[in-house]
Amino acid sequence: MPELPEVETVKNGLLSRIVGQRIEAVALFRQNLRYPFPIDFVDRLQGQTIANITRRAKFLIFDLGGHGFLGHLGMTGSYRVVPLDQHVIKHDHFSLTFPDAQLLYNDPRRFGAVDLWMGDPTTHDWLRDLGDEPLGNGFNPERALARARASKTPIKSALLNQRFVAGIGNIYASEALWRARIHPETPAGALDLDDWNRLVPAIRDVLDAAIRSGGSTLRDFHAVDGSLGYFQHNFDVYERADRPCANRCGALIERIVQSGRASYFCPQCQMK
DNA sequence: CTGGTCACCTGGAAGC
DNA sequence: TGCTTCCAGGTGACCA
Repeated sequence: MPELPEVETVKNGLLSRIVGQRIEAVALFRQNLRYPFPIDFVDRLQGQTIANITRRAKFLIFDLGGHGFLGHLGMTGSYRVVPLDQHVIKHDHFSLTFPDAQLLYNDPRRFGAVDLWMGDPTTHDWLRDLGDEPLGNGFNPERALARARASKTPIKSALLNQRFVAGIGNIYASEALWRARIHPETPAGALDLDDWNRLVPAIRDVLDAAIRSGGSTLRDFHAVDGSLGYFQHNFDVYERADRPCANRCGALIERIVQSGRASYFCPQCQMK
């Protein structure tokens, strides 16, 4: 569900709502998400104050002052900050209680996960091998060209590989390739500098635009305050199979499956 | 190493 | 109405 723009939207909501708040209580409503909760999860959080919240790729990092926890939303994870008297609903799995509000984590499919960190979160197993942040300076055409060298993986799949570039998911991979006029089946290593000079800005632009729109709400994504994203109205190809390539060539968008995931592209403007 | 397939889990939509 | 099948913003184990 949530890709970089959605996680960024959640982070921004959490920043304004719970930073500086003291965690009075932690409650677990089951013993695992994708993995079991760390045994000392409750003890390590209780009584601590949220010092800061940052994002790395699709992970949220909660800083309690030199230690803390981090989480991934999987496909259907979401946080909401609600008044203390709000009742728990189906698929709420844990809560943090603050003096005048509570944070609830809801995740129907439970592909999400949380873990603890100490010292430097970037050395955590989940973060250590991540590739460049697509919106950061490290991600540029020259570096991408060098990193993709000789790879026969289709570029669409390469963009989903978090070790290559971290934070892009299935929606924005298709959208960025359409913007850059690159066919999703092109081997990553076959892209030349000209291609990367289009693709890198296309990725940055689509992610930036999506963040400004509060992310994309296809099914159940929402911000911490319950508000919905609206970037889905700006999709050029995603979930637009058999509809025209709008504002460009008018050919019909195609849907193919790559590595088990749907890809959308315009067969006319994205030639191999 | 590499790339592809499948499993993890629930629910909504579409098909019959 | 109800049953079945397919599909979904992600990731990682497993296999050729």
